[in-house]
Amino acid sequence: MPVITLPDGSKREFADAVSIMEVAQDIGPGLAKATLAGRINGELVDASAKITDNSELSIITARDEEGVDVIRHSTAHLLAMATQDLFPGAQVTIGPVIDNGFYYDFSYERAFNMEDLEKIEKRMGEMAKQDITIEREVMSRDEAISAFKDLGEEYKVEIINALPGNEEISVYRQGEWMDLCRGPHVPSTGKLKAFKLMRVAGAYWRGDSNNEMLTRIYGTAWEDKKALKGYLHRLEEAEKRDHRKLGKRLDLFHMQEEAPGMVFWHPNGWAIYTELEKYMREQQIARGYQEIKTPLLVDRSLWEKSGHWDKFGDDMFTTNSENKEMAVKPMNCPCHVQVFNQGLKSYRDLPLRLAEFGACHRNEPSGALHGIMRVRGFVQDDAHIFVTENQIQQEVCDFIDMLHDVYADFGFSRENMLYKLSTRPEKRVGSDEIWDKAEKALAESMDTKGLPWEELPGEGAFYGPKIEFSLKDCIGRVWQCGTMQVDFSMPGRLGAEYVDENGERQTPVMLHRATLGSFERFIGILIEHFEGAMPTWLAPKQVALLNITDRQAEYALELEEILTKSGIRVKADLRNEKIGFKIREHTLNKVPYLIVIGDKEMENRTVAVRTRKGEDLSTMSIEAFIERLATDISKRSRTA
RNA sequence: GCCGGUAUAGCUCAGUUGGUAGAGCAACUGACUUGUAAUCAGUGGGUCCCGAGUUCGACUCUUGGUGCCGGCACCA
Repeated sequence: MPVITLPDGSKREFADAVSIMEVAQDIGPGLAKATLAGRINGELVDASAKITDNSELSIITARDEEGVDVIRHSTAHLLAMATQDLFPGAQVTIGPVIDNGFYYDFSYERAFNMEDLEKIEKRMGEMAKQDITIEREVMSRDEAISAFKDLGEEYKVEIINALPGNEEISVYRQGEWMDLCRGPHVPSTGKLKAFKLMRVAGAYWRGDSNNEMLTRIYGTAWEDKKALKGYLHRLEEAEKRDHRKLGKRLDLFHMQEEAPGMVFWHPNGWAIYTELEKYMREQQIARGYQEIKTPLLVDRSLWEKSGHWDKFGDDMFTTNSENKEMAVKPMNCPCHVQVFNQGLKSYRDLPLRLAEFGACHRNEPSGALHGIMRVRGFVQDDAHIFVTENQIQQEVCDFIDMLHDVYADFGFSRENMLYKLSTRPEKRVGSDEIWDKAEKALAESMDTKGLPWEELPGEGAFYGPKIEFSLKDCIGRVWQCGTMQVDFSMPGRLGAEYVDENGERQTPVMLHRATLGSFERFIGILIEHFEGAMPTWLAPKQVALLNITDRQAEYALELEEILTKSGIRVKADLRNEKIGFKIREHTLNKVPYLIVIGDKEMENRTVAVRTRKGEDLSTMSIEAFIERLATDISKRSRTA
């Protein structure tokens, strides 16, 4: 006689064990129709699951986020069923739910292409219409292994063998087809009404590039057609923010075949870059950093000493000069240690903060390149802080504060950011005590700031743990920007020392840190974040002066000179075009302020101000406009 | 690097079942002197990514590269 408590607190009593679907039917036929799955005492299960004892039940429909996930997971099964129907011999591997959809990896004699996808999607539609019942069945390990062996599903057999011994093994059947799966799934394929196969891609079995490459089919699935359409629309909108498109349209930069992964900055893009650099320089000086500059090309021997040659030699660009093998620096740290090593340092010099806008080159795999986000030549806003072990935590805290202040100036709040702590890998240098201390320093620093961080166990560098600060691009891809890394190894390898309070020589700990990460990536993120409409202080052109007729040309040029002398990036547009044409063009170019100059303004020595958002700020004196701009610029983007 | 896709005018793209290409915008020239998101007319512009092959003939077919795009792997 189970008593079932629903989320609203109401109770229902049944004479015998009932399924979730039966409870839903008892409540009403509308709910029964919408039921996809349920949660019994917190556990997510199929709608067919039986309730035998007094339980708390929540019925899951497409209105619940997890309901949509169930739809996505079932759609992945539908994809696998349709694919195996059309391509006999294709083996299934794994097919999980991801953001906005799902994927399924197949092993087949050839890779699938877009034409195949169309056929598969069509077949999926037909199978959904047939409203095939989906049933769960629990099997013993041996039964499952023999069942999948019979089907020729070698990968599934491998998966089953890898499952922990105590795990219940369930399969889901729809018609003749079945798949190993924990579930839950929708009651029948008719519940899958809004899906689309998006793309094919190669993916390695078990994510290991030594393994066979499988064909991965990505799809999206939603509770209804409207939601699907909405998603596709959002994707289209997001693509308009793509920094590669905007970079071209706003004439910020270009890349070309002769220099893959390297940026040619145009005047507009370089204006953003230099402004950003100026800003970071101010921020660092205000926080006790000293700026330095070190060579791009360094002899092989230094990279051997630092350990980079062994570990990353293949990814370094090299060149020869008079029998010397040189490498273009892939990072700045060894050079910074050289600066530290000049002259004997005292504990009184620590913490010593050396910063460099350091140009680095890494021969990244061709497939990794992506616009200006992942490049082969880039400039880090790098710094190395030489500290004693006891100074680590304070420096980490100070850095986190700086990073948040800086990011806030671009309008990024903690909600926009992802925090990760990578901890000790198996192969590492340094004692466990010092790793404990460093990991604790990093973790406690983030806890002190109340940051929601995630641990990546074993992902740290061999020389120490690190924090990664990441931002997302317009379609949700995550890019690491800032970083804080503790290094116990390199100072010792490169002979860095200081004299402590007792006159003894000690090896300092080195903190590697970057705030923006690289200018290239950060500008890419900024372009997408602002959809090209950079805040006034960063805008390549801040003001456009638009005369209405040739009569005001002289006044426009005079204004251009006055504003330029005030440090404003301004350009007069004296072309013989209608004012509407000029306004349209400069608005599309995202110039923050457009000044219209007609006879009236010229006579009164005023300016008529319009913003790129289309706001009319009406007419004001030249001084009033300059003051307004100064205010806007000084606010940076916190209020933009 | 791996899998799939893709490369045509400055940009966005169409096109040729193999007979060397076209639109819109941009550029240039001229007219118009204009009041808050596109004035009109005319002109010029292409090694159809690169190399090799098949063919009477290749932008198109085959093949080998390269870049780019989407993933995977990588990301000191």
